[in-house]
Amino acid sequence: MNAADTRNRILMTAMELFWEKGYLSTSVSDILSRSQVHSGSLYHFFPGKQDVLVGVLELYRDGIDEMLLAPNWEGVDDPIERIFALLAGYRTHLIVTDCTYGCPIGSLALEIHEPDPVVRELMAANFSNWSAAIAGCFDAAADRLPAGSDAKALGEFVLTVMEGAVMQARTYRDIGYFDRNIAVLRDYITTLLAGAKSGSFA
Amino acid sequence: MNAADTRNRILMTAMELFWEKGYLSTSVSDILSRSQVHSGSLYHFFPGKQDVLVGVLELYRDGIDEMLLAPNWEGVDDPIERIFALLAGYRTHLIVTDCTYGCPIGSLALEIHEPDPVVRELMAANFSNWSAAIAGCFDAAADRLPAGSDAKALGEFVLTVMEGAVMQARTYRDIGYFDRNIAVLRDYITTLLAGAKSGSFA
DNA sequence: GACTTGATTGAATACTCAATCAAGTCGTTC
DNA sequence: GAACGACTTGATTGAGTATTCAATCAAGTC
Repeated sequence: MNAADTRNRILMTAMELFWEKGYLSTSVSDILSRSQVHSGSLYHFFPGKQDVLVGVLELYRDGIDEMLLAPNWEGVDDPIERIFALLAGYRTHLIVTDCTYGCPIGSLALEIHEPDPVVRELMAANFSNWSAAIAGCFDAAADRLPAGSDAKALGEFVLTVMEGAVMQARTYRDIGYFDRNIAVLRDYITTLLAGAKSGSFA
Repeated sequence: MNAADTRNRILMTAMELFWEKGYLSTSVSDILSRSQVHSGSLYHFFPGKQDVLVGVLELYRDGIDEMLLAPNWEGVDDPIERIFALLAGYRTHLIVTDCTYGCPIGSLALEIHEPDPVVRELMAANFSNWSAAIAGCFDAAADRLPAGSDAKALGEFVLTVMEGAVMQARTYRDIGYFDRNIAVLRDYITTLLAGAKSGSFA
């Protein structure tokens, strides 16, 4: 096994573990035993545990298109439906994990109370990429939205609703909380599309 | 100092620390040194660290009216404005903490990945109390909302928006993310009040 | 004034943690 | 084939962790 493989295996394993158990509850030994890598190797590639986290956050940041958007948007052309297709992807994650799933970035954002600036900015960059992708959908549907609609703010709002809906479904272990939240969001977006005299919140 | 005082001081201190540093990052020693209580005393009242958390969650659950709602709703009678008054309270917390504030329940919900059932149900109960309070506002304004509006779902949605908005403001260290999210929420609620043919998402 | 109860003390325990280090292996280059 | 540097091994370190426990204390109660 070459060096790049080792580094990559560490990162993929850490990505899994941080998602399953969170960053704080994942020990370096956890990463070592699951990845079958020895501690010296890990510390050869990464100065410390936090640098592994940085690597994972960079993977998320650089992989949003291929890992997240492309799979969920395949065969979905309408920009508004793309928004709900992405949300449906999160719903699927919740279902297959018995409502144990949590958004990895959101979990980290609330788990780490005093983040290193590098870590915090990477979490923010991940949020920005996500909401920018949604804002792109709203931009693509700008002609169907009220004039002056703020696509950026709407993208951030959809991110907010996803995070909150996932948080509640996970806490209650009940997908109903996710579904109701998304239904309310759809109601709102429907009123926007219906051309209600709205969208002037910017 | 009597026993009730000691127990209470432990809980108040733990509440502070869990909010500042999170549950996992708060050590029992942290609680002991700040509360000036000795370890034996703590373990006399609480079987273990998790039971301190349970006590704190019970304090939140039982104190929502006096600690959260009453202060924010003083002098605010309109039920819809009460919703935004409560959200404004969270905005104030963000401002005075330089956007470091996090909702204590939301943070715990995402921080603890495999919660004990007792803990998870207490977090859920806290969410339920919060969104039920908001649902009560929507109920009180039912005559101004579209017929068939689902007050419970709307209450959960407002909780979602609060949690997501706080999460983003905290991650970006920028109150603008909170304000934009709340502005979108207000836009939505405004369209509901304007009697748009909506609210039929239930 | 003997006895009980509950609260308190703080040292000791058993354990986990991130991180280190010296000794090795391997491939590449001259 | 020698020399070099990148990588690997895994035992070890030492600080920090939650928790336990025997002993002490204060305040009742009969």
